[in-house]
Amino acid sequence: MKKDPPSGTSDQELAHKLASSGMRMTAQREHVYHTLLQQTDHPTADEVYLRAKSAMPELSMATVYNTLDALVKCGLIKQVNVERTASRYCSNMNEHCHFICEECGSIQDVDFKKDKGELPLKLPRNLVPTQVDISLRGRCADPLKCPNRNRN
Amino acid sequence: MKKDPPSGTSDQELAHKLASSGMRMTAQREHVYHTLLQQTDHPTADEVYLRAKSAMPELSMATVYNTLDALVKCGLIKQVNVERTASRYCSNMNEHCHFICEECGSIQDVDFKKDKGELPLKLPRNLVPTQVDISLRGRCADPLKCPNRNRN
DNA sequence: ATTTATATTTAGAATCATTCTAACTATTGA
DNA sequence: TCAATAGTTAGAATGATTCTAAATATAAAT
Repeated sequence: MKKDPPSGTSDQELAHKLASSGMRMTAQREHVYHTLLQQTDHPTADEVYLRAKSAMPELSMATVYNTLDALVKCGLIKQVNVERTASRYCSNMNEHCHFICEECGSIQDVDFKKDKGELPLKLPRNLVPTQVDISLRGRCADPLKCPNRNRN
Repeated sequence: MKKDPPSGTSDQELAHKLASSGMRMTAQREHVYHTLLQQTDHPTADEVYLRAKSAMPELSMATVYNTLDALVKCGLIKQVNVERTASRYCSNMNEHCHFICEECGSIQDVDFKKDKGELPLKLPRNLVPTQVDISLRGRCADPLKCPNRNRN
């Protein structure tokens, strides 16, 4: 029996979004995307590679990088840079920001309020932002017991 | 005649802040710090190295990295990671956030409003942020004429 | 169906920013 | 003055990412 995609975008939509950026749907792209949907954490490219490879052993690291780029370009996932170490990837496309626990390293999604007010910034009118990234750093409830300790 | 430090923290204060983190004041640290104050852009470690080296030719890259770390630890400069490429450094210690022009790559400081309201976030009470990073991406007034084109 | 053009994948090499190492130098405090 | 510690240096090592060139797959056109 077929396992249905754990939410996110259907395979048809995936094909569509790829196509509208001039790219093809391939087994690798589908598989990498589903791997990302499987866990709502924020894996590095290397982690995506390891997870995806277990079900598709011939998969190469280069393809994972290419695919992640492709998915970012199609707006199917977001690239998150919380440190200057490895980039992380996020398949939650709702508007949200990230909370990084400085102690356990976990990264959690934090939603915006519905009645999202303006950001309290003195933004010169000649600067037109198209994207806003907010990240918070601090300590999560109990970093020692954090179930995602270093797994974020 | 002595050139006075272009603002920022005086040498005495610099020595103080270093000391209170258990570090010594050295010619290299003073010089790197002044190099950063010289231009209000957001140079990479390598750029800091090149600028600082011209007046202190024996300076090494390792020292630049060590010093930048030291200055960050003392709260004299901030490390800014807007991309996953090289980190950039910022000597503006007023609360502010960054606007990155996607076209010309320039990075500009954007101040917070004085009457800084709350951020519109649904933050669970068990997450206690100690630091908030906001970065905006978009297009600056005229990326083609941007005086800082690729110099940010 | 066959050919041709183009896109994708692959393994491995290359690159780039950063960190590490070990030897040397400077400073501080007994 | 000497010992202990902190800082500097050049260069090697690391780790993430990008590049390269060859092989494979797909789509489009005959």
